[in-house]
Amino acid sequence: MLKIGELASKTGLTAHTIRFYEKNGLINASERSDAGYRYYTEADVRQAEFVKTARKVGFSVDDVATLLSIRVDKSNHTCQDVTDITQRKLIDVNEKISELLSMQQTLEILLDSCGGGPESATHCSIMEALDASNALNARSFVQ
Amino acid sequence: MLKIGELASKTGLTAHTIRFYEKNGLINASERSDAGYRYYTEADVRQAEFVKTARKVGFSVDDVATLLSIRVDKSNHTCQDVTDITQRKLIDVNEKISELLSMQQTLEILLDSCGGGPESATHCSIMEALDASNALNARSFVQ
DNA sequence: CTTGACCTTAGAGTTTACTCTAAGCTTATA
DNA sequence: TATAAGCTTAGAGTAAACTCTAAGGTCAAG
Repeated sequence: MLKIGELASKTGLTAHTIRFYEKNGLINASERSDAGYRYYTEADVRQAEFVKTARKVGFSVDDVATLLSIRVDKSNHTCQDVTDITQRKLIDVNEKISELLSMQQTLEILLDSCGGGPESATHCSIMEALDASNALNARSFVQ
Repeated sequence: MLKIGELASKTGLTAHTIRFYEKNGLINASERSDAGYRYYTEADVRQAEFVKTARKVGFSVDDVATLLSIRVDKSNHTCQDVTDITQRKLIDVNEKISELLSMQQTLEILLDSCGGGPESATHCSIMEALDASNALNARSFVQ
């Protein structure tokens, strides 16, 4: 049985985060000492690791709660329940990626257009491009 | 001279957002009517468009404030001042992209591993993969 | 028995960028 | 002149995921 600090260092979460996850229904201590200390079993550790992995993959705290509810009652859930959540997350991630790629492209074009030297910004091509909003919206600039 | 609603429809911002930007020093009305109505000049419109463009490129509200302070006093700033901000933002964006790409890859692998049919989740390979955190951290799974 | 490290709680604070509300004034139109 | 659309303000709310604080209790080691 581990105390919260031990679970923390074992999982790479902080004690604060573990308590936060508890409030959100993600991780519960199987036992409490008389003094109220949380004590975690090996199963709790595995659950905490599940949570950490799922978060790392991009699932929101709410998603993880849903995944956990499937996890504790697998026989009453289908693979589709799981893939639905995963697919939604993938769509989400893909949207964010394409937004960021478009930003990336624009930023790179801006940087290419300006030497970035010590000369006055009076004719800075980045400032000019940001000013001429049409330029940044044009096909030649942003796909 | 435009009222806030007119500036809003002209720029695609909302009146709420314009007032919010004002609070944050991004957009100021050149005039106020006796009743307190904001009135915007053509120069204000151009500034609002600058703000919108810069936000779309990914600059934070704070970044935009800095860019605007350069914009109104270009001769006392250098191109490097501008490229510094832009470079920092690009690094930022690139970091987010690689995080998201890693999530994307993992999510795709997870989806490939599971048919997502109506069968019980008892042996769902996604759940199994999330449970075996080592699997998701392995070189074969995540870059 | 005394440290010092660790634990407890409820609740507030952080960050970013809005978004909305309430209560009331203004203005253009019919 | 009446009505509707639009404007004003200060300040609260939203979202997500933590992160921290205060004030105090617990426990192992020396």
